[in-house]
Amino acid sequence: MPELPEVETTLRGIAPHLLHQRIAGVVIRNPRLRWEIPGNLPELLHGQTVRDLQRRAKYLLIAFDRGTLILHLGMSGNLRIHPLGTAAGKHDHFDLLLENGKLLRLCDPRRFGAVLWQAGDVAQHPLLAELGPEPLQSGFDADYLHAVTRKRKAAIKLAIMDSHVVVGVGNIYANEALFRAGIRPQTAAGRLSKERCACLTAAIREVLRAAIKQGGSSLRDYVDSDGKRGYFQQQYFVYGRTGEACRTCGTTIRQVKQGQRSTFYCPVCQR
DNA sequence: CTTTTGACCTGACAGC
DNA sequence: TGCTGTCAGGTCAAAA
Repeated sequence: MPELPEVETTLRGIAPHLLHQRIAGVVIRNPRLRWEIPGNLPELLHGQTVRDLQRRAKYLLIAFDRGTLILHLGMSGNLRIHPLGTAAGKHDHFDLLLENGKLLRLCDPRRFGAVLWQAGDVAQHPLLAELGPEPLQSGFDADYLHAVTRKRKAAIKLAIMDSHVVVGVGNIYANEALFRAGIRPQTAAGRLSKERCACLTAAIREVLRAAIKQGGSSLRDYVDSDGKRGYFQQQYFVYGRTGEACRTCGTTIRQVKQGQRSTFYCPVCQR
């Protein structure tokens, strides 16, 4: 589920239900996510009011007066709004109960997600403090990417998926952005010219923006009912298209492994 | 410092 | 039907 566009869509979907609401209760059914959910969350949050919601990388940040709840969806998580009292399913591990008669529910079958608490400045949390720039903000440009990759011999695809380089670029959009930029994923990061860095940063922005736009159209579905519809309607150029014809030149799309993840590319369009 | 590998989990699916 | 192996949208932490 959760590439950056889906996290952003989730944020936009849940925010109106949560903002300015007071917490009526917290339910922890299974605390064993990637890190254990803090057992004192119910005491910490009870009666507190949601002041702000933001996204940083793929983390959702729900700010209260005394600290911030940090949520991550991992590989398989989703957040939905339900009426209070809605029966929980097998993988519904965590609920935030609200005074407006709704609840926010985290469902995460693989339990790679996270629910954490940071008192004070959330940017100081160890998971957030060392992160690279947001791909959709001004700090991520050709000069930056060129400078930060100079000493890297690793493949450019691995570099753009490294959260110290830039956050929020997951496997789908790393593949799609490299196709759009016409860059072979195996290219050593340090050998990319500044012009190609400009191409790639632009491609990453465009691919993410387009996906957010599409996700936005299915936003109501995603949060209120069965979500995802619309997300999978996206047409990918290379992701998951092994053996199929390149939409641009007709060449067969290839699949290789990089860092234990699947990479898809067109050997003609991407050099 | 960079790079690689293992680890955390469940579910879906292919093949025998 | 049931077993085994592979794969999946993430990313940290430790080892090399």
